[in-house]
Amino acid sequence: MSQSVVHPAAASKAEATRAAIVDTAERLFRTLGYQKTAVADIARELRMSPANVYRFFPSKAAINEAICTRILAGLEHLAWSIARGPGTPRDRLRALFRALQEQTITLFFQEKKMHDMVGAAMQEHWPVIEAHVDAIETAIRHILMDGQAEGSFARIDANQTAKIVHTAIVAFIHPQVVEQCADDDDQAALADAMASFVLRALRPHPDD
Amino acid sequence: MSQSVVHPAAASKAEATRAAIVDTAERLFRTLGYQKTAVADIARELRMSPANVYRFFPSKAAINEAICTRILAGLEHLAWSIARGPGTPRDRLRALFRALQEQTITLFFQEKKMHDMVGAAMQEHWPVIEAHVDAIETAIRHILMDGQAEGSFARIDANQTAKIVHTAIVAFIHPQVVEQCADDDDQAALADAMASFVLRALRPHPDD
DNA sequence: TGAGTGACAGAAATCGAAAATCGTCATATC
DNA sequence: GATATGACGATTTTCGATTTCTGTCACTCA
Repeated sequence: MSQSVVHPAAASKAEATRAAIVDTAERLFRTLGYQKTAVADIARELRMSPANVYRFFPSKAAINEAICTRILAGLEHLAWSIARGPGTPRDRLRALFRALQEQTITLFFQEKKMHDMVGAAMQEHWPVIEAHVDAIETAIRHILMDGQAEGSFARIDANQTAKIVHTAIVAFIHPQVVEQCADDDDQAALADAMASFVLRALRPHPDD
Repeated sequence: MSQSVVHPAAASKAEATRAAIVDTAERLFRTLGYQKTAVADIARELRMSPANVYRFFPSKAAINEAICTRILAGLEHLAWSIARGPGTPRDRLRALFRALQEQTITLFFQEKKMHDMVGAAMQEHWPVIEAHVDAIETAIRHILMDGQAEGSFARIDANQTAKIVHTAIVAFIHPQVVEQCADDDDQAALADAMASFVLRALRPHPDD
């Protein structure tokens, strides 16, 4: 049972076509929204038939997933760079909250169609969301463990605490909640106050 | 400019009719949902014309608001009774989180139509929601101040902290979020862990 | 043989007309 | 005068017909 041998030039042609599909989809999703963009629209822009798109993606849902993955990847990279960046763990945690809150509200205000798609992804449990939650909690856990290593955070279970911390900031990062509070001018300040509060919980205590 | 003199018997007849409208609306909302229940449906059950309903409520939205107020009043009374009840402030806060989480998920599983209405009320900023948020934060603040008075909670700003604590539990009490996580068996445990975490933040610290 | 497509069935979305709903007001009744 | 309603216009929702979309497959072509 040998695997089929893919010609290198063909593979790179297929990759280019796949990338073109993703790029086109992303552009159309930004303007029309993912629901209003048909696979035929994507194909038309690329001067190919819709059936050809299905040679690269098993379904339209897979295209949606790919675009949503792109959006969230930006956020995950930002979170990870903050988590591993300079500064004390305390400062990093605060910066992380601020960045997550800011990116979420910015997506809502500046890319409503993408914001709506991420919201739907969460609501409908698209696979990319579970990965996203993992990535954010990994970033939080990394900061927690750094804080524990340097003695500024209590030595409590880092896995569970990352999950709790993530849960505590749902109000600032969950698309539908953020949309509902979008008119409040003080969300950024509240996120910062939440960071201070969480840092109170994290610091070592004589009774620990 | 004398105020109109309302006959006592007439006032009590009007109150009874108003109450009958509310009771009927509540019953129909539970089975049909608030959107599918027409004012004419309510009137028909009471053998009156729809125009008569408008003598008691200025709009259908006002009826929706009245029913939503009833639901949330139950939750607010529960919160308040826990806040003022027996037990240490620490135990009370934990009991409050548990009760709020449990009531929210129960409403979803057992009264889906009512749950949906509360969710819409939050999303659309019905006036009753602001009052509800105030009531919950008042209950939290009461516990915080009791804890501060007895020395088990740090002396930090009780108003702001009540708001932060409330925000930290949005994941357990916000209808749309709760609905999205309804399949997770460990939400109750996570709410309890959140209580422990919040209590860590609240306890006095030598550096305070 | 790999790349690409036209044709197609079943499902979902859209459309425009009809029906229902909301809220108001003139009127009726006790 | 207080209580109640029929009639009505504007708006919203529903419904069945039509169109569009998703995904598949047999087929073509270089």
